[in-house]
Amino acid sequence: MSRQTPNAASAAGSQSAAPASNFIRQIIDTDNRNGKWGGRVETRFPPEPNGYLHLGHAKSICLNFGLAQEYGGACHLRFDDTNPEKEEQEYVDSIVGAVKWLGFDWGRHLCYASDYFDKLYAFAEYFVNAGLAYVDSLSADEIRDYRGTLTEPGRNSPYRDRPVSENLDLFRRMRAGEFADGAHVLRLRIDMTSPNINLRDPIIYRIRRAHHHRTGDKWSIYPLYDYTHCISDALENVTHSLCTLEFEDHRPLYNWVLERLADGGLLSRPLPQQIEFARLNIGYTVLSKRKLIELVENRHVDGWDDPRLPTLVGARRRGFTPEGFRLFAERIGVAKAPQWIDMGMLEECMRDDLNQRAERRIAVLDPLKLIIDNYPADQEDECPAPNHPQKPELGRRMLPFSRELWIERDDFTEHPPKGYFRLSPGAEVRLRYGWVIQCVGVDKDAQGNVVAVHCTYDPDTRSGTPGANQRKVKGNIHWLSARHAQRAEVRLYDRLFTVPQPDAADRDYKTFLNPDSKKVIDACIEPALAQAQPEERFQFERHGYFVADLKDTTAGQPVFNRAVTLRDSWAARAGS
RNA sequence: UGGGGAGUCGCCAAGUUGGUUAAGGCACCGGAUUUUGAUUCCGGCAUUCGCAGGUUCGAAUCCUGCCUCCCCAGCCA
Repeated sequence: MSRQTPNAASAAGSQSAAPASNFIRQIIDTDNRNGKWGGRVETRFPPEPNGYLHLGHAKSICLNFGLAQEYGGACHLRFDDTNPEKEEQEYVDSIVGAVKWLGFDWGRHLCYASDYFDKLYAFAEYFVNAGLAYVDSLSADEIRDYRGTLTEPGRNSPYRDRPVSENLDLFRRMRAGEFADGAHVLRLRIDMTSPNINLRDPIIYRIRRAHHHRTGDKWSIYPLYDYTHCISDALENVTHSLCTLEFEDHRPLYNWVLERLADGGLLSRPLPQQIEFARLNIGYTVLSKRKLIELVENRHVDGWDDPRLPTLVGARRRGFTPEGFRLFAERIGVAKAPQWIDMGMLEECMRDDLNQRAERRIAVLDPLKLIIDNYPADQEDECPAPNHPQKPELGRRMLPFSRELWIERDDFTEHPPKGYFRLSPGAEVRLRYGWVIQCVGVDKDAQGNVVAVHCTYDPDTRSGTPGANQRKVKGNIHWLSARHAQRAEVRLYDRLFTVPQPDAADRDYKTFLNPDSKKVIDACIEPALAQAQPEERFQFERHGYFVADLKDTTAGQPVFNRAVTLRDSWAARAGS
């Protein structure tokens, strides 16, 4: 009835405004206004447990669960497990984990299509008895041939008019396992001349003497999607059944099955309504199952949870957040027009969320030695650094300071380009949370490479002391005391592909793999980072957001993955 | 000349019982604040709604014709 503010917006801390209007919300609002379901809203997310969930599923999950939440209803997690040869418990577990991770709760509605096998079978006998279904004994090839084409009508199967008793007998023997796979199928008797091919006597049961991950060897026949899905929705009292656009042509069949069952008194009205929306396409990646499998099996990535993959397990290891995903889903909206979203949109959502929650830390990824000539070698200091610039309540920690420091190699250059305000010979810069320094010289090796930078510091410019900020210095660079810094493996991830649409037709997407999508470096980290816990997320100042790897982080020895860089208007301008 | 869908700013997307200047987000461009070239803030950013006609005092919204793109011929989902 009345809508609640979706918590996607508030979770990410942005202004929680009223949800944007979209055609699905309008349908629900209309139904509610007409009292169709008495204000009840029940949706379902129905994956087949035959693979890992990805970004596209995240949209559907957020849509289904989000809408249910918003309208005070429920969303079922239902496994569409009607094709035993492709499905495995491993995938069920992974999907359960992914939906949970995204922050959604199906309550008591953890369902399986296989839970309805008995009922589905009973309904099928009803269809047979009502003369609405028959056993066809044509071969697969023959059935295809009889089906006709897109432009030509199909022809009736010679078995179409078998007497009910024979159909029933055959169907029961199919169930009993008397026939080999493919010997017979059960088909609905609708219309072989329908312009909609889905209505040309669709097959609803096939013989498949296969082991099912839940029902074991109980069944030798399995129902097909079109027959199973609508009935599952009805049995679960789903009100709005959301699916992607390619099922639009199936809607007449969805309705046909449910209407007949309702006419027969086996189902009550109102019947669930199928509503189709455009699937998500995202730039710089691929989402097709076939291609993802190929990437994993050919070792282009390090497994299904490789942080570069668009899988949800991958995104999680990458350091992406559930809140970021929910914000993303709300931002991209839902409609029926094809949706091509730039990866930058997802990344921006993650920054949005992470910026507010991730504590700041210092890491020097590409270290260059900096020596403060006028700072005594045996002296040390501590510089307080806030954990979050806008949230003093998150406290602060101390950064040890000494004569020799590590700074970022690209924070120094001998020949500064126009507009550069970091360190260069003679230039002044502030050491973040510390003092203003001036570059007085460099050490070079035999090849002429700079191996150390010499500076002097001004003791009167200490950060946080009165008058310290009077010295206007544009540059502000991060650093780590060489003596105190620790080392850690850091993985810098970037987009997997170099072009927005790697799988555009007539091209081999693999030729667009980004060779620099993963860089492993040995970085310097501040002492406070050494105890990072798996999945703990930080902003490495001036670099980006990083997460302690879920798998490879051990006590005292974290491994970090870069989720996303900070926006960098300097690099953007410099074109680097 | 099979059926089903879709076309509003670079990317999404509101707008649909026709009614002043076509929401908002992302991106982008300014400018302010800033010890992250980050964040935040403020401002700019479609005389135009796939195209062409028509109806009307008035159309993205109605009518006609056309163009483009997507989906469907698994005993997959």
